[in-house]
Amino acid sequence: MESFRGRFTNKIDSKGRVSVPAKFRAVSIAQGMNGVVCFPPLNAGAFIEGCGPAFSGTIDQMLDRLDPFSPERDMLASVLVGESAELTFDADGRVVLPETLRKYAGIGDEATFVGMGQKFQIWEPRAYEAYYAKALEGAQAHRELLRSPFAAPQGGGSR
Amino acid sequence: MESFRGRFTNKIDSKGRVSVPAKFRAVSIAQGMNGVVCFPPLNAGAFIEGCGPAFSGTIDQMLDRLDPFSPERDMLASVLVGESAELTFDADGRVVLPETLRKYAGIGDEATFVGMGQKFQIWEPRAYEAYYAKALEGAQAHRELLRSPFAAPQGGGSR
DNA sequence: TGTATTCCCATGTTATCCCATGATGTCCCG
DNA sequence: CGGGACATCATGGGATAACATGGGAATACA
Repeated sequence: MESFRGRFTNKIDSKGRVSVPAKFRAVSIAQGMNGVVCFPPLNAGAFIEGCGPAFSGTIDQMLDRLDPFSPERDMLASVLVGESAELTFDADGRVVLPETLRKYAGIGDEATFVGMGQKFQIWEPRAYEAYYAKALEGAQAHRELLRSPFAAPQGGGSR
Repeated sequence: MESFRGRFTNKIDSKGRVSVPAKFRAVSIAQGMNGVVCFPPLNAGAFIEGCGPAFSGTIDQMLDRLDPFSPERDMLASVLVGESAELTFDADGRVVLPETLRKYAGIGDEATFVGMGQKFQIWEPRAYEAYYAKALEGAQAHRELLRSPFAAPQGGGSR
């Protein structure tokens, strides 16, 4: 298993703990980390982004390409690093979502994990339901963005 | 843990001591230093910059690339070296922020540590809150600075 | 000798670890 | 094909350790 796939809704207990879906855990562990990294989204939206060490490293790499004292790097780092958290699995595969992220996403006592490949998202269940309806429409509308990697140089898809 | 990550607000006691977040301590110690380096920011803004020995070395390296007697190098060194301080952890992981830096950042009896990767920042809590609101907008606006390392040469990210 | 800094210890809070339980899904064997 | 044993997984609670924080004593400095 190499990428985060599927949708799972788990409960958050009184201590703020939530089980990371076993299949998601397996991905992060396979990448060499006994936990996940969570951070706020860059596009407007009330949810949490999460990933394993692979994508987390990609983010660091992208930030490191910017000048260390540039205002743009500082702003991006404030969001992607300053508001992020490295969450370690306990013996039962649970993590504690930081208060700030939970509040931002409007998450109460349930969290919906949605696999997105190299990363995943964590939503308040009803909020995700609402979002998904729009996402489905949007996905269909933008299906032409998925160009075949095997397409001839000029004429992209069919139509 | 290899980089400064997350946001933590700690109190400053009557003696000027403040706990460096345990996770930040771990980073600096892992880099081989029982303390942190602090210095004024180059960006406009009322805060303190801090780092471990790794990034401190990077700064020296960047300065060494400039002509040793150029006025530009002197000016940069005045800020980054002259006004910097090496703060050692006490037995409980606390440091004393220099008066000059604290005043410059308008820090009273609370300090917010913000992880930024190889460096971190120290803010007056409310000042950071105000800054973060702008940083979030700025980060979203400059999202395109984070190009996927796998993007096709021409059409980079989304739009 | 007075002031400021560092060292050491005490305390409450928070987070982490450890074990128990129930439900679900999977596998094996009849 | 059906049933039962087993493993995996999510969830809950209690015990333990880590951490931030405050105060006092000892030490360095001017």
